[in-house]
Amino acid sequence: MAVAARRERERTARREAILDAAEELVVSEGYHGLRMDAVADAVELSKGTLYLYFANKDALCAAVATRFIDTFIPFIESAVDEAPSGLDKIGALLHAQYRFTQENPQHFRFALGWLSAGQTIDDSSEAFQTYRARVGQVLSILVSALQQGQRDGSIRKDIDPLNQAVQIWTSFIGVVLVGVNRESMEQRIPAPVDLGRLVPLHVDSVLRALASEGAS
Amino acid sequence: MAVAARRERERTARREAILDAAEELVVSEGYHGLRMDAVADAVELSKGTLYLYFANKDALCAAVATRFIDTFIPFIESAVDEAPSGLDKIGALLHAQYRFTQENPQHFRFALGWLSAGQTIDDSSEAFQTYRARVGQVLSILVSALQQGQRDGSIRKDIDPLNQAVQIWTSFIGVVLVGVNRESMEQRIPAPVDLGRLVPLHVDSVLRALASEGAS
Amino acid sequence: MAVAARRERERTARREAILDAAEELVVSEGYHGLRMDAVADAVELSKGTLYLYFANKDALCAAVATRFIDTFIPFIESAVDEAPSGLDKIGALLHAQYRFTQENPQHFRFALGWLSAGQTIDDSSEAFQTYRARVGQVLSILVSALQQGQRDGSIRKDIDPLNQAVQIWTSFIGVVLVGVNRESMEQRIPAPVDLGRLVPLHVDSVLRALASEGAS
Amino acid sequence: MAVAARRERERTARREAILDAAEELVVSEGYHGLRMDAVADAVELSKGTLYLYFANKDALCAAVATRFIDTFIPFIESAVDEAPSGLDKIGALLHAQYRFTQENPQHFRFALGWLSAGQTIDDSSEAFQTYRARVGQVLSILVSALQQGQRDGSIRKDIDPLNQAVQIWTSFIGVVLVGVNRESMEQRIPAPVDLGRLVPLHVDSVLRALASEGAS
DNA sequence: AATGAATGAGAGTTCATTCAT
DNA sequence: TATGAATGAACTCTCATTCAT
Repeated sequence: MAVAARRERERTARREAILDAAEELVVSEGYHGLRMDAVADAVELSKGTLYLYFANKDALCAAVATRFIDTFIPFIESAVDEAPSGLDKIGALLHAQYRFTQENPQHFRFALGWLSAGQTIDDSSEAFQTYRARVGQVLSILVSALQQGQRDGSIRKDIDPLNQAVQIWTSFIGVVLVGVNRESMEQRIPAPVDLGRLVPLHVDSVLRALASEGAS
Repeated sequence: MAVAARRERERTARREAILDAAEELVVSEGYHGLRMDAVADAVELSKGTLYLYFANKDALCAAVATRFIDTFIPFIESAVDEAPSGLDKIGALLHAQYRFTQENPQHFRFALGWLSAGQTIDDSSEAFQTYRARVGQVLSILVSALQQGQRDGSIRKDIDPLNQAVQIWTSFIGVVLVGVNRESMEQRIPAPVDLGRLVPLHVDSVLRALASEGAS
Repeated sequence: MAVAARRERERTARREAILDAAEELVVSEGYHGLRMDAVADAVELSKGTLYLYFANKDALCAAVATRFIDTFIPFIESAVDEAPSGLDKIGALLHAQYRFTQENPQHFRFALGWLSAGQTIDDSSEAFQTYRARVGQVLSILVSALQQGQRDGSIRKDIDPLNQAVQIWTSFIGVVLVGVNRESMEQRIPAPVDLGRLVPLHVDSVLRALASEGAS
Repeated sequence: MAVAARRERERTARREAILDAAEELVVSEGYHGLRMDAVADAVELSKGTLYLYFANKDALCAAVATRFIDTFIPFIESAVDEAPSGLDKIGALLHAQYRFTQENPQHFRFALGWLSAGQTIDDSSEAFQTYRARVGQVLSILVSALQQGQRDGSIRKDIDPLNQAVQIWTSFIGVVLVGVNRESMEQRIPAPVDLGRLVPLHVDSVLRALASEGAS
C-alpha cells in the first residue's frame, strides 16, 4: 500500500518538524526556557499533537539531543579519518568539535542545561537510550585515537586510554561551556573570553600533555 | 548614633541569616529547586521581608555565590602560598579546588545551574558586582602563579598568563562539573566517571602542558 | 444474501469484543477511569472505529451496563423461582443480588459512578433505552414477588407493590454502595463496614417490615 | 493588636466566601464538575489565592462537606431531642434528614460523587479528619437513640446498635440518593420516583423492623 | 468499514513578585 | 521594618471526539 508508505513519510516529516521547532527554541531559550506551548505554536500544531510524537518533554529533549549528536558524529569522524597519527587525530577531533560548536553554539548550552537540570531522567525511554549510545560512540572514537597514538608512537604509553578520553572530553566541555555561555560568563568573569583564542590554547595544552617525550 | 549602629548590626545579622538559609537550601535542592517561600520559612521571616534585603531571587543567589567563593579564596590562597615554584602553585591550587569541591560538591552544581539558567542577569546590582570581583580574584591568583612560574623557570615562557589562566580554570570546571553531576552524567555517558581518578589525571595533564621543556 | 448475513455476524462479534474490553476496563478502573483510548487498545481497534459502533462514551457505558444486568436478571430470576412464598422470594432476590454483587463488586461501583456522573445523558439513544428496559425488568420481578406475597398471605396487604419495590431496591442500593466503596467509605465513616454482616442485617430488616402480622 | 484580630476575621470571611462559591458550584455541577477555575471566578479571586486557603481540591471538598454536615447535625439533634421514645427518635432523625435533604438536595449528590470518586483521598489532612469526626457524630446519635429505645422498650432488644445504625444510615442513603439524582434516576428506572412518597415509606419500613414485638 | 492523526479546551498546581497595612 | 495576602501567568499533560483518507 502506497498509503502506508505515505503515512510513514508524513509521520517522519512531522516528527522532524517538531524537532526543528524544539531545537530552535531550546537553542534560544535553553532547556528550562523550553515550553511545550511554544513548541506547539512554532510548528502550528496543537499541544496535544506533540504528545502523539513524544511521550513528554524529556523524551522530546532526548530526541533533540540525539539529532544534534547524529549530525555531529559524521562530522568528527571524517576529521579524525583524515589525520595521520593518533595525536593528530585527537587534535583534529577537538578542532572539529570546536568548529561544530561554533556553528551550533547552542547544542552545548542545551546539553549542559539538561545535565544540570537536577532531576534524574527516566533513562529507560528509547529516545534516551539512543542518545546514550551516541555519546558512547564519541567516546570510543577518542579511545581509538588514543590507542592508535600509543601504537604509532605519537602518544605517551603511560596513559590509560579510557580514563584519558573521559578527561579530554570533560575538560573540553568546560572550555566550550564557557564559550557558549559567553554572555553569562562575561558577566561573571572579569577577563575577556574569546573562544577563538581559548579553544586552540586548550587543544594545544591537551596535545602537549599527551605527546610522547621526544615527539614535540 | 548608637541606635544607627545597632540597626546596622541587626540588618547585617538578618541578611546573614537569610543567606544561611538560602545556602542550605541551594545546596540541598539545587538552583532550580530554590524557592523564595522555602527561604522565608527557614529564616522565619515573611516572603516580603526577603525583598527588603535582596532585590530578587538572582540577587540572593549572587550573594550566596559570593559567600561561597569567599570561603573558597582563603582556602586556595593558603594552598598556593605553601607551594614553592609557580608550577607547584598551579598544582596546589587545582588540588585545593578539587578538595574544596569534594567537601562542598553543591557549590559547582549550583554555580553551573545558575550559569546555564539562560536568562541574562541584571549585572548592575551590587551583589552581582561583588560576586564578579571574587571570581576575578581567583583568576588573578592563577595569573600570579603562572607569572611566577615563568620567572622561576618552572613554567614555559611562551604562554600568555591571562589566557592560559582562563583555559586552566574553564577546563577544570568541565572536569569538576562532570564530577558533581555524576548521577546525571553516568546516565548520559556510558563510561565510569570517578572524580578521584579523573581530577588527578586532569591536573597531571595541565601541569605537563605547562611545564617548561626540561622541567619534568 | 449470505454476504449481508456474514457482515451482520461480524458486526455483532466486533461489538461484543468492544463491550468485553470496556467491561473489563470499567471493572478495573471504574467509570471515571474508563478511557476510550484504553478500550481501543484493548480490542486492537482504532479509536475512530469505536465510534462506528457506539455513538459516544455514554452509549458504550449504557451497553456495558445492559450486558451486566443481562447476566444479572437470570441469576435473580432463578433464585426467586426456587423460593416458595412471596416473602421468601424477596429474601431470595436480595440475597442473590448480594451474592452477585460480591462476585462482581464493580458493577455497582460502575453503575453508581455513572449515576452520579452529573451530566444528563441523552436518553433517546437505543443503547440507553435497552438499559432502561432491563432495570424495569428487575423492578417488575420485585413487584410480582410482592404481589404474590400479598396473595399467599406472607406479605402485608397494606403496602403498594410498586412504591415498595422502589423502596426496597433503592435502600438495598445504599447498603451495597457502601460495601463496594468500602475503602472510601471506611475513610469517611468511623465505623467498621462489613458487607457480610451488613447485608443480612438489612435483608432481615426489610423482610421483617414486609411480613404480615402473624407471619414472623 | 486589633490588626491581628481583623486579619483573622478577614481570613475567616474569605475562607467562607470561597466555601460559599465552591458549595454552589459543587451543587450545580457535581463533584467531577467542580473546577478550581470556576471557584476562583465565582469568588473573584485568583486561582493561586485558593491554594492559600485550601491545600488542594480535595481539601476544599472536604471543607465543603464539613460545613454541610455542620449545619446538619444541630438540625437532627434538635429533632431527636424532641422525640420521646427511642423508636420515635429514629423516626424523627430520619424525617429530619429527609427534610434537610429536600432543602439541600445537592449535599448527597455531592457526597456520593465524592464517595465514588474512586481515588483514595489523603485522609491525613486536617480538613478530612474534621469531616470524618462529623460523620461519626451522626452515627453516634443513631446509636444512642437505638440504645435508648432498647432501654425504654420501644426497640427490639436483639439488635446490635452499632451495626444496625450503619444499616439504617446506609439504606437511607440509597433512598435519598435516588431522590437527589431524580433526573438521572428517572432516566434509568421505568417507574415514578417521588421522594415525598418514597422516604416516608422507607422510614415506615425501618421503624416497623425495629419496633419491639408488641409495640406496633 | 476502518484508520489514526489531529484537535483544543481545560485540568490542577506552582511561585516570584507586589503592595496595602 | 515587617507582614502575608494576593496575584496571574506559566507550567505539563489529558482525552473525548472529529474527519480526511
